Amino acid sequence: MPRAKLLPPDLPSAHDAAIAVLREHSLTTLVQRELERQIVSGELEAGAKLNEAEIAGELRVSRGPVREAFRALDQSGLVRTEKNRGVFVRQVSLEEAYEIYEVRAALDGLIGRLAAKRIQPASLQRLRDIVKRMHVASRALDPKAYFPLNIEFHEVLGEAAGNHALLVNYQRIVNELNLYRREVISRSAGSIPASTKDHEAIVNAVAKGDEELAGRLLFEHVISGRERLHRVLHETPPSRARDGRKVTT
Amino acid sequence: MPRAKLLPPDLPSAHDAAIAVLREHSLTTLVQRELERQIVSGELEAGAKLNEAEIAGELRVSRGPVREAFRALDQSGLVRTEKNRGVFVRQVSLEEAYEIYEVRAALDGLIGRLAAKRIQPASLQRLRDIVKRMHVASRALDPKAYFPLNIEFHEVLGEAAGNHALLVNYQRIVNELNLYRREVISRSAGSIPASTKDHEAIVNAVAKGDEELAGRLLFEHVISGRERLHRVLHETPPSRARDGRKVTT
DNA sequence: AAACAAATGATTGTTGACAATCTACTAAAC
DNA sequence: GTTTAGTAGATTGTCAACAATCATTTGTTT
Repeated sequence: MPRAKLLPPDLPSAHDAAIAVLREHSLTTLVQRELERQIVSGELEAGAKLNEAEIAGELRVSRGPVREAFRALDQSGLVRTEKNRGVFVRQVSLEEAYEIYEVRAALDGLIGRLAAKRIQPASLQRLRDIVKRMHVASRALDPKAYFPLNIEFHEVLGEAAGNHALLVNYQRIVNELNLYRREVISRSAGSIPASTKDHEAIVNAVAKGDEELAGRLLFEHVISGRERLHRVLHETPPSRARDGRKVTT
Repeated sequence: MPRAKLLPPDLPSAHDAAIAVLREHSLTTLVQRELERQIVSGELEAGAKLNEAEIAGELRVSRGPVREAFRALDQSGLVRTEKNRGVFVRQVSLEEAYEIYEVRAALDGLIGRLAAKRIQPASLQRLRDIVKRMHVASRALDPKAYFPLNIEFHEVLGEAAGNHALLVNYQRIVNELNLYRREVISRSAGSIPASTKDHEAIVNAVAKGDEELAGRLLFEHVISGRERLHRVLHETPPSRARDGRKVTT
């Protein structure tokens, strides 16, 4: 049956959809999400300069919303801003990554305790499935397959903790860490089996409802991840120097 | 001796200073700081609407920098944005405060462990001084004097942990919590003595370098603070309903 | 040829104007 | 008297132009 044809002529549905999206989201938010996606996915690599006019052109918006999105991304740690020079995808130094790992360990410890207390059967099943797929990727020593599973595992666990404020802070931290880990992930194949064992033990502790154990295992899991990172980097030091974080604006 | 009088005529030094500030900081940053100050200090109370044009007028800037500052404040959790309706000083509900307290407990636990490991004599002395002043305010049951000391105590401890990433996340969390605590702080006089004892025990654990103990004491200190808050609120429930956090932009 | 200086081009910072949306008020209908 | 439609005003969302700053290149001097 034909669509009702009222006062305005029938426009392409793609256009209708775009209008609908704009009713709920500002251009700033859409730009912010898109840039966030590009940064997290690695499309924009660490240190890359973000040109306002260029991005505005590509996304077909003016510079206003782009600048607003920049401020939000800066605050969330994904870019850094240098006055009169521009914004750049943040580069996380080894020292910073080391610090951030500690914060993540604390948050993950809390996630473990809360998840052990509150997790639902459905989430537990998802975790078991993920671990099963991890074993496959582990036997193949395939980092490309393992990495997304790792992300998903901690994502599910974070949601199972049932604390929205915790989840928001956790994801911000993980995003920052991923800025760093991307470049060493390919060299970390050797640590996959150990990591898989960790995940299995964590799921068991959570399933038992052992808050203390789950919290401790997750804390140590993150810390040993940090140590692995540290070791890998000192076997083959990073190719280029990384700048500091000082921002003048 | 007279100042050098070169090409431009001698302008008021206040103006010169303003120029100097602008060389290093963008208007957006200055607006952001000023609004942050007003929100944290309580000059702008929770739920208050922030009118773009009004603020721009008061601070003598155009709406652009104000809007950019809004995006940063939104990301840091101090305001919430509703598309086409405006931005409001964030109201933290009881449920949210409860969640945030858990996150803070985890971060404070880490702060305790790290501070016990790394604290310098100077910082330790500052902590002892603060606790001494706390005892005075405690005997007088004077929340107005105690509150800033409490803030300062945890600030010094946070810095002593020697982890910049941790400190940044911690301060964001504490800022959010203060949005909530302000309205119950006046009713919490009764819990001051217990809180002071906590602080004293924490300083001793840090001084001994007992990481595990310091971490646990700080974790429990925050959790019992949460419980006190909870109890106070249920003796005399909050005066008005608080809205949710859902944001549509 | 190397180093400094000036000028040109590109990019960011800021502003004011216009368009879209919401809010509050008025008036008409039931 | 309450509700609903309509309208006027205020506020936010977006854009394009202007000003200030930075980067690069060109030209000059030693």
